[in-house]
Amino acid sequence: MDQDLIKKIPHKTIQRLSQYRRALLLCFEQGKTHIFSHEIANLQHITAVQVRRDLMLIGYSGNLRKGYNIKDLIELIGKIIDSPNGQKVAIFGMGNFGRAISKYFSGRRSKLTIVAGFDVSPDKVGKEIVGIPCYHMDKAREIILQEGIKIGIITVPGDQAVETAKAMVEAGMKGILNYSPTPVEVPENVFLEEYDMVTSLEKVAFYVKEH
Amino acid sequence: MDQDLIKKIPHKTIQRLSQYRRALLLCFEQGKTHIFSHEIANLQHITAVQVRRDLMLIGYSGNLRKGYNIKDLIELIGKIIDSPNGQKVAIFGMGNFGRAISKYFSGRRSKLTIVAGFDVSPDKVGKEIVGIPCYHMDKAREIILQEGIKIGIITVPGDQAVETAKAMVEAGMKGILNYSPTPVEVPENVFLEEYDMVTSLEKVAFYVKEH
DNA sequence: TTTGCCCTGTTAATTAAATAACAAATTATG
DNA sequence: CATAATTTGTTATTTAATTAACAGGGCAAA
Repeated sequence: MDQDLIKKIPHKTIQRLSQYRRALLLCFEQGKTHIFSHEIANLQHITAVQVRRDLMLIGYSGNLRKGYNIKDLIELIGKIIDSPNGQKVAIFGMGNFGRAISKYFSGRRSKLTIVAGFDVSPDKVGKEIVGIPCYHMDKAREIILQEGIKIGIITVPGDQAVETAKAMVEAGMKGILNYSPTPVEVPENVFLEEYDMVTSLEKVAFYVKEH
Repeated sequence: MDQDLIKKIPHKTIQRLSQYRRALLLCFEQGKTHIFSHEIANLQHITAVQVRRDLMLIGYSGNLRKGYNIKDLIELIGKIIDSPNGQKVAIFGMGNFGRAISKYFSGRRSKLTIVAGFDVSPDKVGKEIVGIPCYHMDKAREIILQEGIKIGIITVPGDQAVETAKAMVEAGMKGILNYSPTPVEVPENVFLEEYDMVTSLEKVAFYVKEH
């Protein structure tokens, strides 16, 4: 598929494609071969129109009577969002949060592999946590360069987030997912996604209050 | 402040108000009394215009020369997003993820208090985890009604999310934050927010791949 | 006093995203 | 064969959110 077209796919569509794929994988495992847009929609909180629009953007055509070929669609989504040889990921902060993420990914066949964890606590450094080797934060630069890790997840406490992000950028990382409550700065060429659980919970609380 | 006006505040603004407040609390602790919109903006990934627009929506007026009064602004944001008597929150699934959230909230003076955790694992039920009593999932309905809990966070594995959400709704919960990878269904009068770490990571990976 | 600067507050314009609308295609059915 | 029922693919419309533009106020310095 044309690279220029891929770049024009909206952020939200990219994220939905990832969701579609997971739902499709489940269907595929159940032996289903084809699926309609409204079936995909029903598996998520999405409308059938939205699904068809997203699939139009990636240039996939379904069968008018049978719907979409699940196997083909999974493959196409993979071609768009995955890297051919996979990508390595590192986690910064192996507390409960870091371990939760590691655990979630371990054993999952995926193009994304968590290959290293970093922490400062002596009872974690040097050990394997959920099958992932845990190194001291001081070793981060070395390991990142050595392994060619380009993606990192920040799960350190808020007061360490800024320095952690700085170190990550300096070691050449190109994508950062920041789960700490503190916003971090990155250069323009580094993709940053921040998610703060507290503000999200406060939002929920607000709308509960308002009925 | 007028209730009708509050309801018209965009979702994104609500979330930003929560962010502003946290940043403002830090400034306040440092002894600062006033702050300019561009200063607030610099603490987050937000523009000064956005800040002023958000504050306009909540009807707060700053001083032309000194900027915004930090104390007053913190109070006003509190009036909008907090409930006067606070709100209780329960966590469903006390694995690493559930514990991470509990730990994060414990000790934080806030109008949101996590008062109960639910799990099925015998080595968690009956114990206190980070100061939060952990009950068996079967007790959920009872505890929720007894304590009047209206907000719940789902951190159970994906295959249990749907039934968990169902139980939460049946027990009268009005707000659900679903961190499991499986979308759940709720009635219209229940506010639902879903966040999936895997799709977010895949999005980051996608944009890293595309430089 | 007057000029210039740097704020706020608000309206206008732009962009991004979701929704609606509908033509075209295909199969089943009478 | 014609009609009805579905479903896809695409364009048009609407809505939501962000960004730009700018009027107006107040202080400082000349």
